[in-house]
Amino acid sequence: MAVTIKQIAEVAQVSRGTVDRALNHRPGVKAEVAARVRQIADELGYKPDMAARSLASKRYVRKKIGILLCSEGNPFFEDVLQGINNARQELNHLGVESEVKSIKGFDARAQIEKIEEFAKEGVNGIVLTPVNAPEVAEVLNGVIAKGIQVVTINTDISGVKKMAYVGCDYVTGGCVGGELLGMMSNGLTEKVAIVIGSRRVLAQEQRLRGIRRTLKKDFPNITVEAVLENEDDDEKCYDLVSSLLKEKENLTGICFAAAGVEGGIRAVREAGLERKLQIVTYDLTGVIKENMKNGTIAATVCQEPYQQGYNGVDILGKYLLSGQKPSKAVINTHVYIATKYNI
Amino acid sequence: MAVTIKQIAEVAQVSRGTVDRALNHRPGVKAEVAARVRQIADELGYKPDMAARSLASKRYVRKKIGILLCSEGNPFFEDVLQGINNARQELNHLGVESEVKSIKGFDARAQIEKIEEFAKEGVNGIVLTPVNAPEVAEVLNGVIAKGIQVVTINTDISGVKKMAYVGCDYVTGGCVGGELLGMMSNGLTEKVAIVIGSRRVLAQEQRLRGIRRTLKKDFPNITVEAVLENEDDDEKCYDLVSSLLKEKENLTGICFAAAGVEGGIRAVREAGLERKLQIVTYDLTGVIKENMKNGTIAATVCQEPYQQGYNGVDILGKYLLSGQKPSKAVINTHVYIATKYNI
DNA sequence: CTGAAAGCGCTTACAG
DNA sequence: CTGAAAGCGCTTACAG
Repeated sequence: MAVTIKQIAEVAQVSRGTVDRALNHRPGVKAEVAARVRQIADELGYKPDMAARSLASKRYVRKKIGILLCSEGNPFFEDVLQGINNARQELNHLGVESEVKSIKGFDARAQIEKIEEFAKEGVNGIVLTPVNAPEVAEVLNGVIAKGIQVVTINTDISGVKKMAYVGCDYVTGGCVGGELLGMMSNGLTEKVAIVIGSRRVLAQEQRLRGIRRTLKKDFPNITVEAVLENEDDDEKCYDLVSSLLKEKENLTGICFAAAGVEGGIRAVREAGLERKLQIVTYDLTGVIKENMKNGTIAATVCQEPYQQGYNGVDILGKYLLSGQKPSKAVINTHVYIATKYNI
Repeated sequence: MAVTIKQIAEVAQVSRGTVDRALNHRPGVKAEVAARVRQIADELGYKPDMAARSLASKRYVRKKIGILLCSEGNPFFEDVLQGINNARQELNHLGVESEVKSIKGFDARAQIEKIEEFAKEGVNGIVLTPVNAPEVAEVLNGVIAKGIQVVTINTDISGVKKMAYVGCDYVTGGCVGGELLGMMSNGLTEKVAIVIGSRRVLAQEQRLRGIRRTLKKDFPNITVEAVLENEDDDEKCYDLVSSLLKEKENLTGICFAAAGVEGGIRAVREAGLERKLQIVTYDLTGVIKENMKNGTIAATVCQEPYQQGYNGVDILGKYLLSGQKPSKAVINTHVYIATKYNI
């Protein structure tokens, strides 16, 4: 059997209440006593029983987590939300409540508003996909100063003293996309275009950098003919790709590194090039699955959206329950390649 | 707050003990009472509190799980074991003990011996990588008849009334490997060889089938020049590949679909072909990582070994704790592609 | 600063 | 067949 607080109390000749206070660094214990108790706990190899802890805590405070996503109308977030909801359910059993709010697009003002709503509701922590803007950073640092913990998921923000970021390394994601283009070239001379949402978004910029770096370093036979910015919009993407295909007749591949894939694929299909162009995308939405199955998209680079949602919420919940922060502040989700056979 | 046993007891006008007995199908409750209690629990949306349950159970029986792997000297199982150990630790906290035994290779006799040891030790369930042999199936069905639950991981066995199998679909894994070869061909005429361990191993046979099916269906430009069986042995693999490369000078790629990769790569390197052949492997061992980094291996097909270990043990533990079987008897782990940038 | 005690939700030996 | 009660390991309001 595992070591319990009761055994520590016996060895240390104090009450179980005092052991609890000492071990959890709660106020009201003489420093020497606290030190002795902790020493004994250490020697005995004490590990708190989370089940008992959460059960006991149920009588008193209920912790609450606010979750804020830029997910409205973005199918990528379906899997993220699934992970979030599973973590929420488990935490709810352990006595941690939660609420999800969402906004459309990466709108700093709308995001700040929601953050302040959460603060007013008295949440103990916030999990969010931050808009990478200084105003947002300022507001987040404000709530952190009030003792509200912050965890970022999927995309990060600079200048914020957050507890953790859970998401992929976008440069790595870019490298993998570049490598896919390279692998598919089989050493032949190729001409490709890269479609991103916007260079203003850090993750997009990093992804683009990764793609270019890998092509340059490992696949000099491939040249990047164009980099288009579609603002994550299907119609804009359709227009851009349509023009591109007229302009560059000898194009051999396109890498869609952002949303708007549906529009882009439509343009490719109208040009009758769906079997001739090598197409690589990012993530695994319904449109992408469909077009992998019919052979239009060769492969897609994924980033474990479910894990981003699940782990982000879980980390914050566990911290609220146990005071234990994750061992690393950056938790990278895996980047991996999917094809029609393994979606 | 969630619904508790106490609330159900109040509504049903019985004691909490009776509610517990009814809900968990324990003996000693009049059938009508039990039915009414369950009905009420259902209506109220009752979900048992696992934390409280495990805490309470601690006073009484301790459950025990036996874990049996064919992992001796096989680096693939390192990640599986990591998952197993994490699940073990969590379950230990919830009052479920466990023990790991391992054997070398897929030796039916050795495996049967260990299974019987576990049975004698009085385990409540066994998680194992079964040797797919009728003798083993018979022994497993014997322990299952005694009330010991069985979960298979990584590889399955036919004719056994097991609770679940956690592992990849090997045909799918084969398809993905075939698709990789295809993608890399860029439509050119290619000649490849496939190296497997043995056709006698079901998983190997399935993987081979997947590779061939995909090549035939989607990439008629690729012909399979040879299928070699290396018995998962590095030296045998070295010899086979060495001869192969002398014989077939126009080979363009090799797919290593089993262990023995180190020997095979050595042969490729001695022939000076490490930059010319497209090489695809399975799983992510140290040797494979190394050779992806240096560009010898283009990509590898992975199957989530950590999850296989973690989920296999977790499912059995949760069943022992709650009586709840997994919703599906076959839990497929994802098949995905890794390259040097995302290992 | 410290201890004694209640109680979180559940399970089971015991008594009837 | 059923109920009353103890206790799993922990936390905290209360009393001193």
